[in-house]
Amino acid sequence: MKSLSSEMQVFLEYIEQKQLKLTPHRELILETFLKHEGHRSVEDIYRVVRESDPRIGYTTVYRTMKILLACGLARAIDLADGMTRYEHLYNHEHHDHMICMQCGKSIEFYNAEIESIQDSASEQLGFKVLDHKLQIFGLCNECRT
Amino acid sequence: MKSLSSEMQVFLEYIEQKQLKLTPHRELILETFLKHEGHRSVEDIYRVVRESDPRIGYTTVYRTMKILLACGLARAIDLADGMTRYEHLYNHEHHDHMICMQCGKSIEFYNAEIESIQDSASEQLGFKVLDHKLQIFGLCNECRT
DNA sequence: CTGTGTGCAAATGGTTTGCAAAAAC
DNA sequence: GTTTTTGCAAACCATTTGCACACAG
Repeated sequence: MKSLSSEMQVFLEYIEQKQLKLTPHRELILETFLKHEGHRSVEDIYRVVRESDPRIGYTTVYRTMKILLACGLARAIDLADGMTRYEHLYNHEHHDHMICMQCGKSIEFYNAEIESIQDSASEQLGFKVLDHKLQIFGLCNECRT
Repeated sequence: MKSLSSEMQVFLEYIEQKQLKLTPHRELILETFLKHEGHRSVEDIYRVVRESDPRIGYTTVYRTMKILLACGLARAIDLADGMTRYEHLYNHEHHDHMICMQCGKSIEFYNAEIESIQDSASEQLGFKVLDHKLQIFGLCNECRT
């Protein structure tokens, strides 16, 4: 028997809690999203999903991505290119982004020290940290010359 | 004689370099922007500017804010409320934002340690840091119960 | 004059919504 | 049969752009 991925379990739980249904469309969008790493726009996802089922509409992708955000499977990121992009969140290490201002490439990185200092600095100000986004803008290895 | 603010000097320099002109409209928008602290949307600025000169159009505010961004007098921030907001950059301490997910309030903070670790961590990855944005999402003192 | 700046209205483009038909249960 | 989901088209809304006019050198 085939075992469900833990992401799918999270999804099913959320869907039940919210009294939503697991439809083939939602399932396909989730699978497609999980299958690809990186920073993907709604249009990216829409294009790939369409290869499996051309009857799926743009709107459904938008609506499903909202569900994935709400249940913690996706994270919205803004790479300053005019549209919201999504990346996996659940079961993935938290990380931040360095964005090259010349070529537009974005590099993921993680630094435990930064994370812990953020938490303690916020606590000192009475702020309870739930999430954060750090974007570092500059020039990547190839572009800095 | 009245001395120019250093911000105005930066503006004049940039304007000359780009062969633009110092028009009354641009000057008024800059003054208005400088006069108010905080995170202000184009509409905020437009409303205030209109009190001094109702003939100024929305478009001009947009176009002038672009100039202010380009010459380093303003910084664009995204407080996730659907529109771009601007705050002073020149002659102001760099800072980051904590955004309360309940009441929407944003708190500015600065932590030197975070700054320096960001730089060194990025350097290690061959990335030249030019700017960064850090947003911490959570609950502020009042909202955390 | 010549060229830049400006206001208005219209266009743009990512995202959301209204609604009737389709699918799920 | 009742309720949720979906696709399409239209609406939205912040921002940008086209264009004719205003204004400065």
